[in-house]
Amino acid sequence: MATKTQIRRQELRDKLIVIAERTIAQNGLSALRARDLAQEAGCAVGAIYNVFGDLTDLTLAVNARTFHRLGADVAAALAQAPDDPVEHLVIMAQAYHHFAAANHLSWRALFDVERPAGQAAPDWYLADMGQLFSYISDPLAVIFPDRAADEIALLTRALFSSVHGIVLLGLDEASAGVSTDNIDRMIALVLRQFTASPN
Amino acid sequence: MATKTQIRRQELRDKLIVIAERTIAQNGLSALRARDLAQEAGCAVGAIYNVFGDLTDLTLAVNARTFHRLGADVAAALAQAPDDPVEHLVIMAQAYHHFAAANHLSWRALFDVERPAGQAAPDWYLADMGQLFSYISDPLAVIFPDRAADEIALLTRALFSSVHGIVLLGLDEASAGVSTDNIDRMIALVLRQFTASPN
DNA sequence: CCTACTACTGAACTACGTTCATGATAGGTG
DNA sequence: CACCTATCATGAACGTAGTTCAGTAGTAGG
Repeated sequence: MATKTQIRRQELRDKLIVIAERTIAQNGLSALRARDLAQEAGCAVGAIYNVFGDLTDLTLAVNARTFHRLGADVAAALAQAPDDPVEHLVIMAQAYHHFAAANHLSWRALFDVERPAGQAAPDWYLADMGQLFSYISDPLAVIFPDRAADEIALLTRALFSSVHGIVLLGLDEASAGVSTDNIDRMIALVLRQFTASPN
Repeated sequence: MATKTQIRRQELRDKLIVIAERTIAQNGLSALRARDLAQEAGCAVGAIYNVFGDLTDLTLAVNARTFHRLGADVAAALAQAPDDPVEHLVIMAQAYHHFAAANHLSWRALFDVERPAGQAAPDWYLADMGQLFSYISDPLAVIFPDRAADEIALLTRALFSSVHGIVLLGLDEASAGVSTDNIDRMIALVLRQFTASPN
């Protein structure tokens, strides 16, 4: 019988996610504090732990939403793209970049969350990641029709990682950042050059 | 007049760096604790703060050494490489990968150290980074003789970032890691494909 | 040898995440 | 409707960090 208590818990859960989401987006993962969270949610610190195992669990819940938004943005960009596999790659990669730039701290939280050593990523992460990867492998299979499936998988991972690296270092102010335009340019450069000689 | 006190301070400084280096290498940046450090160095906790501003400063000192070792490894690999610009790129990138794999936690500490927002990286970082970049831009200038200097600079950054991304995600166990061989393969794939059609 | 100053010490302070004894509450039962 | 018990929420308290600072010990110059 699901009643009052469960409803209250669910509401608190949602409220905490919303607050945490805003906190991370505005001030970064390191600004997420149990006491602040409790105060803003109007509950006791202990209540957080009735609803989430710890703050990492809460962060993972926020990250799941961020990752879904990212996937949606990439899919939306893809939907408007011209029907050319190379263009698909470039547009997706730039959509990834634009999402990361526009949601910098939330995007960083995807990778900065503490994961106990040797523990696999949660299921939703692997599922969403697989979705993103298939967006990439589909055009690659068209561009490189003679390559075996496992080679395409390797290419997919390599290209995703490359774009991720370009965005990661490009958005990092500490290493004398790169302008948005130049990041887009680097992405296009790598992808176009990479796909220029399909053999 | 540099005497006893200064000598003792310098010795403590060195001792702390060595201990911190070993701690980070064995157990990661998060295992670096002021009290443990003091106990191992045989000094009071406060003494650490006579010699380093805070633990981040100490971490940066360790990182400087790690980065120098990285640079030395890459330079050594380069010295043995066949005289071909594409091979240079591949061998350097794989040397980068092998260093990161063999010194995983120390290498992670290079990026995980907390840097106050909006603050530039320290000088030694920019200098060593410039050195690494020139290792990359030299062969690129040979491979793409018709490109302007600023285009080469962009290519350099793009390729470094790509390789960094491949290594970063490849070594990340959480996302169902990639075998060492496959990381090397991805690196070679990207670099060879990228340099295949110089136009 | 003495004095003024500097450096070292470690207990104390602050800021966290997390827990747990206690009081409050919900929902079944007579 | 009143009672009772299992369950939940509370926030003070605990543990563990980094960092500071008043008191003490040691150093360098006279």
